Amino acid sequence: MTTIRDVAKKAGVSVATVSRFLNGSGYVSADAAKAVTSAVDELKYELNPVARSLNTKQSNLIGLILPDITNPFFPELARAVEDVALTYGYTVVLCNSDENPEKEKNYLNTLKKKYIAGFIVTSNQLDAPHYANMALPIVALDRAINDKIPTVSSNNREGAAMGTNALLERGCKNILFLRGPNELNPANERYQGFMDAIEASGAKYHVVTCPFHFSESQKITDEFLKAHKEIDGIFASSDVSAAGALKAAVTLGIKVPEQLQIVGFDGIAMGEMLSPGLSTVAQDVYKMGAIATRVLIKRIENQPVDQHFYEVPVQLKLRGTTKGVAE
Amino acid sequence: MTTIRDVAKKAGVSVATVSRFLNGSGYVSADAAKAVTSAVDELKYELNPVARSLNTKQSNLIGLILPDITNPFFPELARAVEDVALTYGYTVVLCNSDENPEKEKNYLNTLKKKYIAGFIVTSNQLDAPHYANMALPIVALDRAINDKIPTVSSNNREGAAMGTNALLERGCKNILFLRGPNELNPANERYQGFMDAIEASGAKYHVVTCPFHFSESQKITDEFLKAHKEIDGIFASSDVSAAGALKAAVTLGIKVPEQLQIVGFDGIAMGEMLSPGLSTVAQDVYKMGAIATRVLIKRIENQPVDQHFYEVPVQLKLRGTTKGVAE
DNA sequence: TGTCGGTGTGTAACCGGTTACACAAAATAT
DNA sequence: ATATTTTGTGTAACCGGTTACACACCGACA
Repeated sequence: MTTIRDVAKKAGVSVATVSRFLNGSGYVSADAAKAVTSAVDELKYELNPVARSLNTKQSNLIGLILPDITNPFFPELARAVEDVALTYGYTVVLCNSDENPEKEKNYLNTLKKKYIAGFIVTSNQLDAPHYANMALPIVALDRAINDKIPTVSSNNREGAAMGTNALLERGCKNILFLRGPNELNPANERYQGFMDAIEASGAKYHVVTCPFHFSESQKITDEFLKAHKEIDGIFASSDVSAAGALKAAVTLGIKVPEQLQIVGFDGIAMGEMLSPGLSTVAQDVYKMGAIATRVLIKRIENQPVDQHFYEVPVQLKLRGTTKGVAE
Repeated sequence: MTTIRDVAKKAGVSVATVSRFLNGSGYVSADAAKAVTSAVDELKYELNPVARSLNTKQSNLIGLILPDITNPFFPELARAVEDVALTYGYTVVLCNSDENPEKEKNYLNTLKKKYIAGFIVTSNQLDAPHYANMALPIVALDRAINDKIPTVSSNNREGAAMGTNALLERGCKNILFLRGPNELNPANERYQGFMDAIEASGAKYHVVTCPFHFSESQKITDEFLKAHKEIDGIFASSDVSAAGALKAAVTLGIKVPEQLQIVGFDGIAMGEMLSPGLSTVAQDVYKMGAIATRVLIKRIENQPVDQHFYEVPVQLKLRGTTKGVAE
């Protein structure tokens, strides 16, 4: 392995000069620069990032902490983070936290020792002390707004209102809202959005809390639909729940969208694979991940960050579970 | 930050002794051990992994190279890798390669400089020179068997035969096989398995090549079904393709499973969300990832690896797209 | 009693970079 | 012409560990 000393010798300068040239720090004459440049590529020198990390106490690692990559919402996010990180020369460490504070803390500590540059975090624990005391740049994604930590999220409330209105405009008179878990910020915002729209309309509605889990959602919807035949629209706080609702309806022989219209929230790829295709309020997950990563890198590199809170607009995608679109 | 020298001073021994004790290498007396132990926890000393890496030329990083985490097959794999890695004290770096050799090579080099401990790779490029010349432990997943590199994969051929027989046993007389891309090893094995079963049966069949992509599969199936009304069974080489086929059938008004039965391959979570639920040859993706990671870590830690090739059994999951099961 | 092998420990070099500091030459100011 | 900056460079310490090597001590064995 060629070291900086080899390069220095070959170029006839000191290691300090080589280092300064390589980092663009301090003064380096044109002659020295040329000598170093040619020594570097003659020797095919590549800087050792570990040695560098040891004294700069910095690395180009970014930690991505999320509940579970298996949840269909996250792969696209991870992909965006990785893509953007790559273009800036950063490497992504994947951390599945299961929303477990101990696991999160553990990752935080382990990676801090590796001089990780920063974290992108999707968690409900963001107000926990281990985040507050972190001296590292962090950007929060999707959940939990903390005045210390820049956050990127969707326009959940407005999106939920859009989704609800889509049902109302298509004639729904009695809507079931599958509300997400209370602990989740986005779920609460979506609930707000639903309430905004439904109360403005005066339509009848029911709210049922329901985890973002397929079979649970299916079961809950199944029971509810059996007891409430009058329901003609369902707005679910997540696509996975909507898929459960759709399956329940189809299984009960209810015609979608003729008798019952359904709108989900998220815009995950699975939506279009269902029959009929799932109408949904689609988040631009990739964009969220990309923005979060860019903001994080700016923070890491001490560049000014213009905003503290980024809201990415959602988009209504109407497919077969609502009236007026084939498929 | 407390360093090993602080510990040495506190314990009244030399840094060498502390290091030896911490690593369990060389001789350390009981007295010294005790002194170091208490110094360590009085000072809350934590070893600096970067400094260690610099001279051992080893880290506890594992690289996970896969085509695209967005592909529903991979999140569970990534999850398994991460889970197992964590229990052994390793950290996972996520690399989306898009099957692009340049990107792969780039990751390999970048991470090698970081003294990464090893790689788990899903790629078709495994015979490319940049893998052959790697001096690092590698384990291949799902694809490409190379006599140098231990491989973990599913029992694709047998699985495909199982899937095909499931259709035959349920009365299919005219089966469409959606074959996966030629470049993919598993796709070829599945093709073999299909051929094994179909030729033994004497039933009529068609083979159409089709990417593992939803809308493409839907389109191809749609066209094929329009031209071949006699088809009464489809076996797809992936669940995503099967989902496309199902959607095509439903859209054409063909009743599944009454007129047309469908079986997919993979066992991704989406399968049960479809209506009817997708019958499939399920791979134990989590297990594959877990095995691969354990094998890799054994290699990293120079423990003997008993096998060179691991085949994880698949399991037939019958749901609503085949006859005889409700849902 | 002398020698040998196992046990236990410390010193200092080393991993491969960065950078504080000292110093010199050139450019500019007074 | 001298003082002051600015430019340019090298030496050596440092980041925080690991480990080769030298050395000392001990019991055992001939």
